[in-house]
Amino acid sequence: MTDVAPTQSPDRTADAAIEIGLNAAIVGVRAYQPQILVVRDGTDADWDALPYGPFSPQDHRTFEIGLRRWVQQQTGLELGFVDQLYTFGDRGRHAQPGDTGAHVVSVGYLALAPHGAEPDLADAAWSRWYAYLPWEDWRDGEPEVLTTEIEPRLRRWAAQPLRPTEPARPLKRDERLRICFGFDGGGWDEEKVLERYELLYESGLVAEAKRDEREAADAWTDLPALGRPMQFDHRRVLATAMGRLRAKVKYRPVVFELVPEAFTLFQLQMTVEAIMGSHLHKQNFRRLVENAGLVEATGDMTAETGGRPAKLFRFRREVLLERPAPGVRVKAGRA
Amino acid sequence: MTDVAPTQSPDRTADAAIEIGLNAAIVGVRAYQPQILVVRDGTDADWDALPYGPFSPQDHRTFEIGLRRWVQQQTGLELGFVDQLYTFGDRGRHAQPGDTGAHVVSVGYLALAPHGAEPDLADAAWSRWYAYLPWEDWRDGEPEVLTTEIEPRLRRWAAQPLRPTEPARPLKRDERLRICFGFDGGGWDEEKVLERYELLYESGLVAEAKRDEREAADAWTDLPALGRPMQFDHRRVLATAMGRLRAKVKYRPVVFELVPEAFTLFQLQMTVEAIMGSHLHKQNFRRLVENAGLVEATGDMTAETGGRPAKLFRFRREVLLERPAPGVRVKAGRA
DNA sequence: TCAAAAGTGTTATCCTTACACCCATGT
DNA sequence: ACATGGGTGTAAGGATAACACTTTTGA
Repeated sequence: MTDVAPTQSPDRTADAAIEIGLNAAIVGVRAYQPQILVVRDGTDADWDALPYGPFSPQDHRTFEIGLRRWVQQQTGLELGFVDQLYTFGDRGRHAQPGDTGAHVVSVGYLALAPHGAEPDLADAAWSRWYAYLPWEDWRDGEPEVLTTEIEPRLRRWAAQPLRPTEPARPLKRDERLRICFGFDGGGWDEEKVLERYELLYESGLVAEAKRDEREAADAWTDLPALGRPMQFDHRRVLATAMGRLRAKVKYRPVVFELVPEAFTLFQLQMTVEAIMGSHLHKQNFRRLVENAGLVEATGDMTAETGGRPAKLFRFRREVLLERPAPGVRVKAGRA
Repeated sequence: MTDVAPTQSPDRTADAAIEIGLNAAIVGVRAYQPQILVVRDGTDADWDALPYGPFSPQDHRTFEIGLRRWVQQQTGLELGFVDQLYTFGDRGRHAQPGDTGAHVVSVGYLALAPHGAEPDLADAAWSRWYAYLPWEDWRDGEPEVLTTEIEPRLRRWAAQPLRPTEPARPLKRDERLRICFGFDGGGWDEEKVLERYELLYESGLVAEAKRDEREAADAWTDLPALGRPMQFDHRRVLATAMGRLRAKVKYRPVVFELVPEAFTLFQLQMTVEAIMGSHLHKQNFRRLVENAGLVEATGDMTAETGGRPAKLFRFRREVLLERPAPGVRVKAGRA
């Protein structure tokens, strides 16, 4: 075991250049549409990219401090909640035609921009996150792209024989479709965003699969417009971020960073719906957040929402001391 | 924004050596005691270390493949469930007296060793994980170390004024104690393993804090034996792994990797209790796993458990297709 | 006979889900 | 008048937690 002894220098890392970068999926909500901060620099077929920053250990003590710093410096945004998502180290994830083979490890982060915050930057801008993953927005019913494009193509893919190079999996293709996309009465789980994206990638239905010259891509289907693609594996990072945020909303009071200081319950509900991508039962939502102790009335009212004037509420901080995992425990899917 | 444009080479990473390593918290259960695979190489005051392997991009396509490979080669263990935990990049985390300042980023993993698997290796061995985090085992009631050592010292720490260099936090020290350790009727949340370890580190009560020469350490208290320390930040990785596994058990059928192919419900329960560190209500546990559809009777019986012979069960794979998040949804804390 | 573990049955309570219905405002 | 959102009440059903009690084995 001398080879894995921790005091040994891991010298095998020296024979290839390794770079470490930070990728941030910065999320805000404007007009009840979740937005993601993207960079458009005109290269790479105009595909958008997530903000990318180098990690420089001598400047910043931790990843998170470094991330907050460069986001602040480059965009003026003061981030709220920040959460490490995943570290992506796949060989060739930054591979480009004619590349030298330098290997980049990137640490993906989810970050929330406080309500109302605007980036002051020319080539970075908010962009609707459902533009990249349109099958995730069920607020106007089942997304059309799912029934017209995704379902028939995925069913064809499931009917195809496995490629010989394909690794053995515990589940068959059609079982995976049932679990991830809810085909055949499987039910839609709004948290499985990453699993869905990866299945679309694996089946070659997503533009990035063709770009990466995967065996499956384009061999058996022409590519429809399944969401706007992104550079590198940034759409995978975005999918990870969306899944994580949807899960987190249920047991941490993170929504309140995406909402003004004072809000009506309906505004709060629409913000949650924007994130979850589905509608919630109004009365149950109100009871839920109220007797979970998440909010308290400010005493003020507002008439700006149309209809009867509404009470304004604020986040009730004391809930952090009262419950181990305070959050909006919604079961998505109601109307 | 040119500085953060993704197509630019992140050249600021070049001016310090960066190494990437993989750290694995490999968990098995023997005789209803969770075990962790540790390396003892005699250096560094005989502190144990987690198995550590270099990441070599040209040998392995992904982190996980690389991890499985070197664990297999070095220990003969064929890992089951593998989950990325967190990427630790703190400056100085590998700092040693007289160090050159090389910076190591380590990607921490949780891995499960299938039931019965034994490492065939001289200087790596199973070691009880509660030896490192003894306050996490409530199976014999509240751990003594909590009442005799931890609680009084943490209360003294909470009463001390904040150090001037300390960053502002949303919660006061005594509020954090209530949340993490359940003081003053806060209740014990078995998933907050990492939060508890980090609080002990921050308050200087853990040997690693003194080693790292934190300001707080030893300035106001002498160190008791608060669990066995580990090299580098490996105990933090272990705490992360324990918290993650405790959470995961509830919504993924991971326990079944730690249990023989056929098992009695009581054996399953004791395995879950070993992980959660607390006792469960027997009848409710049985009903829970049975009508969650997690198990099915094999038809056989065993008399080896003492007492009345018990039915043997096996994991019911079909549950993966039936429920979005199948797991042992226990609420810990019952007797 | 007793201890230990396997099982069965029941009850009270809470939470979720789903309906039904009324209130206040702007157009 | 009516559309829109605000707000209250309640009833059915299911899941959970906590008890009590019987059965079958080995020592």
